[in-house]
Amino acid sequence: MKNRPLSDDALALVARRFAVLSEPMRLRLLQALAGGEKPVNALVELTGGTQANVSRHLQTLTEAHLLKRRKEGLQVFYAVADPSIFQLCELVCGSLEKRLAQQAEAFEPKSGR
Amino acid sequence: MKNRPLSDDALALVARRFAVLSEPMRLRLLQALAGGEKPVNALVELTGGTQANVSRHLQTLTEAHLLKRRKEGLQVFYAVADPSIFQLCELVCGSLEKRLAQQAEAFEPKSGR
DNA sequence: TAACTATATGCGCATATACTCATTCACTAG
DNA sequence: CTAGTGAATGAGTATATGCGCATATAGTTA
Repeated sequence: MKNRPLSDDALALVARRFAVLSEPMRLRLLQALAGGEKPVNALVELTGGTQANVSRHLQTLTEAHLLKRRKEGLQVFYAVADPSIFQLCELVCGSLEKRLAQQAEAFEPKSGR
Repeated sequence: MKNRPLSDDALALVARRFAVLSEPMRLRLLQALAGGEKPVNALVELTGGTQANVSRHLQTLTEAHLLKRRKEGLQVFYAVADPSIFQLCELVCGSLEKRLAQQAEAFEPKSGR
């Protein structure tokens, strides 16, 4: 009863989610937030990006509902709002590892013919 | 033993995979191929795209190792090479549905306070 | 009030990429 | 060989977006 062809609108939403996850810096930020809520300055340090750039990417992630924002005095704390992104990354990593392992096999005469 | 911070290279690969999935037309093609191998002309019809554009997107998907190509006479058949993409899409769809349902809730006075 | 700090944002540049049109390539049939 | 068909590709254009720089905003402290 599932997996019927998605509507154009739905397709656009899915595509947008993937687009948000398609920048290394944003993945780095998500990774940095895997351990829990952190303020912007900590994220700037952890990722090595500029403050302006980090701030923009955090905005993108927040607008996509992947992060949530909490202000506390001067600082702004960000945290992962949608844990499913970690499952996504794991799936992709698994798929990539599998492929790379297969490609590596082609160069190792181990049990090859 | 998993989920250590990914290297920059790994991060770039993951980001690239997401980028490949971030175009509605490519998602449409994957959806069209969910039922099995199809020739290019069928995909052009199913997606409503131009032949040139469909061909380019098929190339992108193939280079990303998500599709495989098989030539037979004049026609070229494409098929999904990495089924994990469907799990990815399901995860994203689930996450989006959940969010949209929550947002809809805010407008329905059903069991709200 | 002014000074200081943490974030956010406006602007411009550079690059990436999706799209169309025309052409070319690969293959088959006559 | 030539003609015809399905698919790929080169060129050009338009749009999107990542980045850095400078500045603006919000909040704190004096």
